[in-house]
Amino acid sequence: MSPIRILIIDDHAILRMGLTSLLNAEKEMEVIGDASDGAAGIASFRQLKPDVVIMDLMMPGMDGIDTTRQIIAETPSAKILLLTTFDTSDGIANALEAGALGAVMKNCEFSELVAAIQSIADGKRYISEEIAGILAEDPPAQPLSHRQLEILGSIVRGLTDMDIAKQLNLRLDTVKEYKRTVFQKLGAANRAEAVAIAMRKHLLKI
Amino acid sequence: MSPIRILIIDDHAILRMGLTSLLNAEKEMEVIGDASDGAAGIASFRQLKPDVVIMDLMMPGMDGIDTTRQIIAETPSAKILLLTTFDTSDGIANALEAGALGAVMKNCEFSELVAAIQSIADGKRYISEEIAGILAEDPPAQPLSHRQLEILGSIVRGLTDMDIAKQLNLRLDTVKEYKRTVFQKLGAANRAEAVAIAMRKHLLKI
DNA sequence: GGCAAATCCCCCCTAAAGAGGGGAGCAAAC
DNA sequence: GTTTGCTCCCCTCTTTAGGGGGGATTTGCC
Repeated sequence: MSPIRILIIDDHAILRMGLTSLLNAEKEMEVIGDASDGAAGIASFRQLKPDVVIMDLMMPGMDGIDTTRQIIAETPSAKILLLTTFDTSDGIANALEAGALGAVMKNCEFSELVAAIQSIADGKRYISEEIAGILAEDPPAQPLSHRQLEILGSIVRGLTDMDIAKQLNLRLDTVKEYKRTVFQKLGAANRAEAVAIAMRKHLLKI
Repeated sequence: MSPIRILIIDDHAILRMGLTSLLNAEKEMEVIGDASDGAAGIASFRQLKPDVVIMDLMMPGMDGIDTTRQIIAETPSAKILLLTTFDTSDGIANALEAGALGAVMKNCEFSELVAAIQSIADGKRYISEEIAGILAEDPPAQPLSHRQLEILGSIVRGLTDMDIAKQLNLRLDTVKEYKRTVFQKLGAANRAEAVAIAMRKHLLKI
């Protein structure tokens, strides 16, 4: 039986090399390539056609969600396994919606990662218990529109409503209206809590 | 020449195993042990007396700063190398003050990690360029007192000044007074920005 | 001893925030 | 073809926030 051919997309060189070393020691697996960002990962995928992609969520440039979306758009049968440190559901839920087949935490045991890769390679979903717990306990926030994210970003930077209105060429009341919607969607009582939620869930690309 | 004996303290099993595999392939290095948290790391250090400790900063339970402090208190000659994802100076600066000999980012090249380990083993400091840049560009925030951190934590949780006063059994004006000091120390214009800074710099253990 | 810093309290003030109501156009979805 | 969501605007209202001043004690440090 030929080994599972694996592509690793992660911005940490040490993790890529370490994983390559560990996985190549498993005789039914073979790391055939790695990339340090989403764009390079997509190029590698096109060229190598791996059986399984191990994908980090948070990367500079194109993140794991957009990279997953792009790869699935080109190759709907692609088998993508998320490997993430996120402890909130938003990023994970979005990547699974984008078409990832499975997800495990970066702090899992190596044996679980191997099991996840094998499961994914067989075309079966694999969601680790820890991630299932996160998805269950921490329901993802309602999606924010572009304008709402813009308002939220301005709040995080410490701007007042008036500052935001001037910066975005809006009436003060309009800003207040957006703010109300944002607070309601995030379940925040005020801007301080909204900032905490936005940063904890990594809702803003900074 | 006997190899450099290394202890790895990091909560990610995959990184520990991967690093072990990579470093053991270097003939002048040998990973003699690893631990998944600070307490276990200190126990391993006492038993193994490694030449170099590779230490993660952010770990559940005892973090890298406290673990460094403890090891240095027992063994001032201990050689500790920080391996961190932090992009703000506070954690790194505190750990270096606590006695760590060097620091590199987790997204560095493996060759740089090897060079850092060799440098540290020789008793020479090693601060990567990226970390030197962070320390230079992003001066660490003025330290906050226990009470000030308590107030900041309440603000992050979305409490109003009145809520905080009731919760901590203080007068409203007292809370406002603390808040002013906290804002001034953080360089925040208002509570929203204070929350953003606190979370970006990981000032609160949550 | 002085000096800084942390802890706590009181007064004043204005600006900002937050919550409530209302409306309108316009697109995509169903 | 109605509904839903996004965009944008207007009004009123109370509460909160933020900045300024003043004071008090204690602790520890030089």
